[in-house]
Amino acid sequence: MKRTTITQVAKEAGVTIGTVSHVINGTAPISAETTERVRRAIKALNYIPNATAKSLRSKKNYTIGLMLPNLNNSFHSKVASAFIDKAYIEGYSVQIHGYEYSLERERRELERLERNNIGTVIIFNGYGDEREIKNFLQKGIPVILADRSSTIAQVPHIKFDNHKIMLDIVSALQKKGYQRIGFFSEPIQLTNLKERFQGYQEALKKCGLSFNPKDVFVRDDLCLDNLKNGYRYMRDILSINEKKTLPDAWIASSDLLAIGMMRAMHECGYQIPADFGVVGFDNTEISGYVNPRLTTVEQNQILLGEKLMEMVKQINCDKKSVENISLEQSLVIRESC
Amino acid sequence: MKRTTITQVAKEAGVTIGTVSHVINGTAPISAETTERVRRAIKALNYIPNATAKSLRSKKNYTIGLMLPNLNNSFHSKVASAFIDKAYIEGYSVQIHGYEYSLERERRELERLERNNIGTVIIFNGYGDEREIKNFLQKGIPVILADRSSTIAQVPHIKFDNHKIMLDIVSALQKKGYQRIGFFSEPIQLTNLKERFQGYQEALKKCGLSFNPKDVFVRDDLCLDNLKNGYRYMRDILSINEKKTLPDAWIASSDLLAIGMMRAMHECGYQIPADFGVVGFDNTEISGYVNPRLTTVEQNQILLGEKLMEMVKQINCDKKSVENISLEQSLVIRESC
DNA sequence: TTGAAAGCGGTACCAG
DNA sequence: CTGGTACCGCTTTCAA
Repeated sequence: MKRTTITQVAKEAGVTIGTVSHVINGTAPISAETTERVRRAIKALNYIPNATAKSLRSKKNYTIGLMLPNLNNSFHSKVASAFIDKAYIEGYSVQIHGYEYSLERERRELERLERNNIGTVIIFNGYGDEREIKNFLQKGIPVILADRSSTIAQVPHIKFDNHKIMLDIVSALQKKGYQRIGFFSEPIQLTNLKERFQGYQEALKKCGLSFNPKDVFVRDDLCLDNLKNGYRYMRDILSINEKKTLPDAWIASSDLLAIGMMRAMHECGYQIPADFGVVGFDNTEISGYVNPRLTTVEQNQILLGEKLMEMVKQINCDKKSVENISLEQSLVIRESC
Repeated sequence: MKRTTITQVAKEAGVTIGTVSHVINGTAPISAETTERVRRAIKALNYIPNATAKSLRSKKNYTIGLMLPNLNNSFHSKVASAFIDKAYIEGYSVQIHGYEYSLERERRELERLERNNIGTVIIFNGYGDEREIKNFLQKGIPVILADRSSTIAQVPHIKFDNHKIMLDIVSALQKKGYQRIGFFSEPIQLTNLKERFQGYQEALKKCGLSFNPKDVFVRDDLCLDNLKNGYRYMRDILSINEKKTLPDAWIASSDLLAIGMMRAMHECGYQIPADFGVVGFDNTEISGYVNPRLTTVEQNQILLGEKLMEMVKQINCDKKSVENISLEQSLVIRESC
């Protein structure tokens, strides 16, 4: 009924538990003969070591806590998928916690991670959690920030280069003849969006376009249900405003938002890219399969997942010299602008 | 540097560790005064109990292992997201393991779950793992099967009703005037697909249509990268065959497959729904935003996630009377047929 | 090369 | 009500 324990194996093999432990972990030279007997006992009893006990005693821990908003958009789910895949190869397990864009909930979940005795913590986006992060560091639990830059020393981050890409987008749009470029985005709280917003303003300036606060379209609900809320917001915008008072090109903060927008435009009788140009973000797979095919920013989610795993491995060895990583993004030009 | 332990709290409060444990868990009546002192000590030292140690001793365990192919399609990621959300509320944590549609890897991951001392195991799809499942049961670890029916007694499952829905689809298609209905699917190995395939054949019969093996389009690569591979396969099909030799309506085994197919048809100059009717599966959010909007089967992923959590709670109490659950699916008719 | 024993951080039982 | 203590399953000295 119960799991077999190291004690049972030891009894079966006629040795002490210490010896069993040594043959399993190779932590002491054990005679071939004894090793063989222990191996046989392990097989016979179908013994699988209890990682809980092991981690309690050894203080080592191969589970990673992954904090992210949720798995509802393909950006996060792709990264998570790639990360889990790598983690498997490296022998780590990953616990996923979703904070649903709520600061309070993020804090609670972080506490649960600590409770669960997690070995390494990865936080995607998030904000206002400096105290919790410092708490982890104090207790010797390494933290990595993802898709976000960090203000805390000792906490490495990995993110995309948001300045350069905004310039690429704006100048590409300008080259195509668009004159006014709108910024359509979920609330600009997370550092990656802040950077994009900054980059957007800088890019306008560099391209000789003027920044107009009226071209910034942000609504709170845009971070949840991207598709639906992007659609609704754009319908609202189009029903209230005349076309000529609006930007003629739009940079959306995600592909789903962009796709929702495009449907609203389509339903209101506008043509894309003739009436409005649209640029998405993420290059989710679907973006190449909608009509018109969406121009978007390629963010290599798989690469992000992989690099993240590399950082975890590094930070679990050195504990020190882990470099921040900035990943390139590139514009994938298709039909929507 | 280190985490504070119950011993430190006890010392700070001037009591023994047993007493601290009791005030935390309410396992014995402790005077208001002492309780207060302990509480203060906990606060002062920022003490968070170590769930690892707790679980080792108490044999209780609030982490759930979720085995699924991966998080790359929105069906699994939505369910996972909803499930994680519920788990949070109920105080559970969830470890996610992806087996990437590989039997060997599934087995390895299941072993890792056992090693990690998981409390409850949920397996999505999967096959050929009876031995491993029985092993869990033997060790007293409850297993729940999701999106799959089970042949093992004591192992409850939750899945969608695949027979009724296939009849709904086929008769709806027939009513619209389609004559030959194709079945476009990833390999028919998983029980949910088996049931759909069976349901498809039964439905044809009931509707007076004949089943033709040539109308079944299955390719191994279709379970990965649905969008791309659905697209490619359909391009291949259309380039090799004349339209009149093909079905005039298609039931795809997922929305992404359907969307990929539609793009291929579009590029080959065919109109949907005039030349071909297409029905998807999953009602992923995106399916209502593509052109033409996809007719599909609504599978309530959030409901599935929630019900799954309910099953976990039940199975952790009774250990016995957990009922199988069969969820309704419904056809969402939009523009693609 | 192996055995013996001390914990890791908790829980749970028994005394008092 | 509270203290004392054995013990969960394993790792890790220390001796022999």
